[in-house]
Amino acid sequence: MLLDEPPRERADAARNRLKVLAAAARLFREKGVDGVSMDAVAAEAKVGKGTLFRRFGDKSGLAVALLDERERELQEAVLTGPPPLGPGAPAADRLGAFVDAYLDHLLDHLDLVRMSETASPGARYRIGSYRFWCRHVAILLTETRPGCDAGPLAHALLAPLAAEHVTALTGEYGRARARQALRTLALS
Amino acid sequence: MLLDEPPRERADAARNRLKVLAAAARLFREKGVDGVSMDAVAAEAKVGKGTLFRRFGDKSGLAVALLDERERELQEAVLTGPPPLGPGAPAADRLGAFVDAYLDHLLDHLDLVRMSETASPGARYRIGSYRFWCRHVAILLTETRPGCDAGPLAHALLAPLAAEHVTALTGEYGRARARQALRTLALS
DNA sequence: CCACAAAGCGGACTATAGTCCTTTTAGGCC
DNA sequence: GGCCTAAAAGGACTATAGTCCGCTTTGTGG
Repeated sequence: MLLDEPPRERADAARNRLKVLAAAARLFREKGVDGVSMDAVAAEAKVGKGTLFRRFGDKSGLAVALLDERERELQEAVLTGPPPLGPGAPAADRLGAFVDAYLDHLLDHLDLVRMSETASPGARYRIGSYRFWCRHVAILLTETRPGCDAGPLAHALLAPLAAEHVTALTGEYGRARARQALRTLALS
Repeated sequence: MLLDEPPRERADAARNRLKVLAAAARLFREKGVDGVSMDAVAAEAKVGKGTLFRRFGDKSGLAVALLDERERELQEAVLTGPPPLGPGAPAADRLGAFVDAYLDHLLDHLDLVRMSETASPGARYRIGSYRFWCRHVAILLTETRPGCDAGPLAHALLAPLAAEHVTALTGEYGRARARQALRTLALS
């Protein structure tokens, strides 16, 4: 049997996708993620609202699309990059490195990630990359805590890395203490 | 110097507060928390929208008011109730008992708590009871993990107890495994 | 009992996410 | 090139949270 090819993206669709991503990036940079409405993005991209929502589903989908490239880099570093983040180091070291690297990424794009996680209820747990991190952490946990129930424990360990929680935590204690607490929790 | 008394609540205000709470409780029971709009609550209570928002601030404030009594009970059990939840037991036992008791409470009112935590961004971290749990957990942590930075660590331990996270966790793994994972994290 | 200031009330108004349906357009086929 | 179908576009429409401000009620002091 043949794999049926995914139907090619139509030319107008591709054009508009790029227009929207460029417009969104520009507006978010200028006015901050929270100060930009979907209407504003559509207007800036010179595209109808329907088009915007058809393509990205909702606000969180737009954020995910904007974060996509950066997130891929991090995923590749984890899968095939140098230790301790990539394979080759002891699991505990990899876990610590993951927390550090994820926090770096998160703190660089805090508002955007928060939008991707909170735009709709439960959004965080449906994002593809969350699933990826979950599996990664679960695999490491089977080594650092043999016999534990790695699936739910991985979820629980990722919970304090949610954008909204990290925002609150760093706001109250600063980045250094927040980072240390998150590492401690993962490694204890 | 005298403590200046807080000005007494006016009769009409008290009447309306009770009408709103009763109406909200009724509607939430009948249609589910997510199926009820603030307009509907105002209409059911026969009160203007302005009154509703003036009194409760926002949707999360209404949820907090409805949860208030139940939450007080739990707080009292922690402060003055019998061990292991209350004082007298070793800190580790109290921490485990707290996780169990909080989960019982949470699972009984999952939708309402989720509304109280997610109606506005950062709502969870502003609720009075969250502050209370945070302090409680921090105090226990200074005993179970001497020398740790208890403040941020307590926050991080509470993160996986957020209603939205527990909803996702129990949905994927069921209550027993979710509970076990949360206990494990707190006690390790 | 009355006047009056302050607290409270209510609903029209705004802002914004997300839906629906009609019209337009791309691009394969003759 | 002209036709035809399915995808895509667009923008009016809905639902809902939250704001604002002129009107009403309370309760207090004369």
